[in-house]
Amino acid sequence: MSDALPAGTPTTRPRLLLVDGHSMAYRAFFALPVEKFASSTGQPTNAVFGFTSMLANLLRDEAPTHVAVAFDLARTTFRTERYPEYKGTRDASPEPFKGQVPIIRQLLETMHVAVLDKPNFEADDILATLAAQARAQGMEVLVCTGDRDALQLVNEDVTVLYPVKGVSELARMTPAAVEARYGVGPERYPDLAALVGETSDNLPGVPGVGPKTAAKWITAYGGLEGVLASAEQVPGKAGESLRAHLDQVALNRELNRLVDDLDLPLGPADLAVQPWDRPALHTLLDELEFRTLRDRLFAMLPDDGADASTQTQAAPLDLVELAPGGLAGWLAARARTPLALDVRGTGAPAAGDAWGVALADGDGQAVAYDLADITTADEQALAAWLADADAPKVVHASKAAWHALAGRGLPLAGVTFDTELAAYLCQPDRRAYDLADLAIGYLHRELGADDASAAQGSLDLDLGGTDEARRAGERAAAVRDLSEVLAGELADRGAGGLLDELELPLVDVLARMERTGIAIDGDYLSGLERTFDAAVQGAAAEAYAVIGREVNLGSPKQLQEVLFDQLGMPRTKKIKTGYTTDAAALTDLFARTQHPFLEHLLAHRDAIRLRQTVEGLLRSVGADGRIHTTFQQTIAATGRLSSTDPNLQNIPIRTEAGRQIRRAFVVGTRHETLLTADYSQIEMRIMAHLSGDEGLIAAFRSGEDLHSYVGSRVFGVPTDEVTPAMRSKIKAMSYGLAYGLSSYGLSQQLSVEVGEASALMADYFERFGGVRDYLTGVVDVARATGWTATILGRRRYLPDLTSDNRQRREVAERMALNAPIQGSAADLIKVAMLGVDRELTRRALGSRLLLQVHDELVLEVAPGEREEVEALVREQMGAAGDRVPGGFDVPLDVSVGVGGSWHEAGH
DNA sequence: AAGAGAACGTA
DNA sequence: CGTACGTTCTCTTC
Repeated sequence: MSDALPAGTPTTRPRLLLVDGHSMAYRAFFALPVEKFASSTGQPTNAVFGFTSMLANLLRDEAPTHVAVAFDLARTTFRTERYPEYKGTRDASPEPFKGQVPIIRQLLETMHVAVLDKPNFEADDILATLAAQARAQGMEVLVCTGDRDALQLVNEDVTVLYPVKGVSELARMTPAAVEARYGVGPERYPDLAALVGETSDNLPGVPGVGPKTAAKWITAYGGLEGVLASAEQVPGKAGESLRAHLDQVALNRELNRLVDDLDLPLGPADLAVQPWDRPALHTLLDELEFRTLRDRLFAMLPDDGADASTQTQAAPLDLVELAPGGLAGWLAARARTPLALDVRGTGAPAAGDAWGVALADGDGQAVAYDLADITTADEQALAAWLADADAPKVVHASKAAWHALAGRGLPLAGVTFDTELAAYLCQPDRRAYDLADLAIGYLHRELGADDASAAQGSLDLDLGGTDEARRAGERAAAVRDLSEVLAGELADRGAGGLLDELELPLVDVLARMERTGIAIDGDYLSGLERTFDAAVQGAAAEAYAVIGREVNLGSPKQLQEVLFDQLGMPRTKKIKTGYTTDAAALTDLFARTQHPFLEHLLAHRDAIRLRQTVEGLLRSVGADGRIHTTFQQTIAATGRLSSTDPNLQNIPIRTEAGRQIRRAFVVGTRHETLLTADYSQIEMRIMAHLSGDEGLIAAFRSGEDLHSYVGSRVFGVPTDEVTPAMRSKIKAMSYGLAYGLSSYGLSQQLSVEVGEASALMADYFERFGGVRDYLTGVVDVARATGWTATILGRRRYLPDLTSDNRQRREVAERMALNAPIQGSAADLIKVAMLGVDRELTRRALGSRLLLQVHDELVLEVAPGEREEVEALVREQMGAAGDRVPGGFDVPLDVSVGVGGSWHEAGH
């Protein structure tokens, strides 16, 4: 982009800082007294502290524009393969050092510093590779490492920063400095090291030859090659010694040569210094109890008023202690104004409990109550306010609060803003939305280190003391203030409607679904467990018999030994830890070798998986005989829900044995039947709508079988002559397109030549050109705007679309293809859920929603309501498209099934 | 004890 | 070299 700069703009040369993480962390560990550095939990932190301190100094003093840290992965590398004794004298790392490296990596992650590692190679090889690439791109490079081998990298563009004392004093090793220190230039340094040896690497040198002699020889004979070639002529005792150790010297040189042409996921251009994830960094530094270092770090930032040292102060909180019975009056004085609500308790569905609440108004006043101590009058006032749908409330993670309060018999209604949901709509790719993190990120305000209610509201903090009451009040005040900032952020994104009309109303629906749960036939499920367990035992025994010994069949490592060493099978696809033993690979191996071990192994895998699923479900059955999952509303970046504790969105269905598990999900005793309703081909319908492709839209309007219709157009035959093989190819391709499938990927899936796959895709696009135009267009638009959008305007931000790194860019492109489709489907079913729930309530029916599985709803139907509920569900799911601005161009077909179990209700 | 990686279930 | 998830197990932690 530099050629796009206007003439005369001063350009500074990019400067890349590369750090050998292990080397510097290890130095730091020995430089600082471990007994002086430990958090209150006993976690030693001296290496973390020293490393971070060093990094902070480097960032401040060297002002790099790009930065990366490389780590060794394991002791074994290609060097130890070549020479097992390499680094063999190194002691095991001290106990207190272990565990500090992951913390350092975590810290680097929050600072958005790229971290690299590569199996079989050392960090220095990564640094060498990046240094070479950066130099070729005209960058200046600083390499910070305690490994002298890196001195070979030094040149006019590359300087090594070598620690001389602790980690705070670094020697600048320029070409001149290397020459001055060792008597040879950097390019000859590894020659010298090969002769002298390197104790720390367990590479013996030529006895009697030190750096002085080595430098003299190297200069005299023109490098190590010259020395070796002329070994016969080297005079004296030292010469004799050299001749006796030629092999070792050659080996030393081979081993100390750094690899500078590794394949790395990131190139220098990807390493630009990024703004820190301040909330996460604060959290981490809190955990580590690094107070002064935090100040040092944040003091380095440009003074934009947003860091810890210059945080904006909250208006002082006026925590009011009302007289007993005073709450009703306090609330009445604030009727119809939004109050923030903080609930302390546990938010597990059907097992929640609340023990403290705090309310904050917009003027800096707050009240807090311990629910164990509250007077009856105040509790009644609180209960009435909580349940009043017309009393507006602002909450963080309102579904967890809903469950916690429900556990106390306190219904919650009238939530008009949820800061967690709002933050999710603004930043859907975030992993977590802790209140404390959001307060720092959006308000530049630190809440107590004891953190806010997580999604599950698992904080057990009682309000017995004034400190706790004050903290609760401060959280409520933060929620209140956050809601205003986030409301503005939402408006900027055009997402206010998504919150008000979709996500927020859905909270109540989901909360009731979770609290209701789904009934389980426990006896049947226990029987299944025994069946699957027997299958596990049987398969294991047969597998052991075949190979003549017992191994852990669940250990990929041990399986690799058996398959590739003991049984000598052909290697499978390479993975980080060797060769894959996944089901696809094993099936392929079985097809080739017919080895019975593979058959038993695969059977064992299946059985153990089924047993595991069943056991997990059994553990989750509540006292009421029902399973209460939690639907996560802020996890999936596309807008889907996810399900945890347990996950009920991945209950098996594809195999017969798996389907047995669905028989365990049954209708509850007071209800008549389960009903499932799912959208057919929802994603393809969205593709048709979004692309506006006339052929595809016509396909859906025709009411014919989609894949046969498309197949007839692609293959140029009448619909009724589309063979099952043709149809399944079309089906695979159609769905693949929504994921960014390549012709290679398609060929793999269909087991056909790449040429055939790409011809198939070409024919498809020939007939359905609108789809092709849409797919290319959606990526282009996203690249230009920085985001994708669903039919209801839900955005996903994809900054990597403009990455220089091809792999990252292509990943982002596939996300851009898929996010509008998957996300629009999520929008539609959420609209449908609201419609279904609204109608069930309006008509005062006893039937209720239980589960959502992305394109499917599961309901429990009350006696006598089956027909009405089926019609209502069809109507509401079918009408979800009406909510789309401009209308939805394709009919939404719904198929419905009914039965006593989820299996029977399926179709 | 905690995290990473592998494997695998769903849409 | 196809997106989005959650769970469980093993192995490792220079």
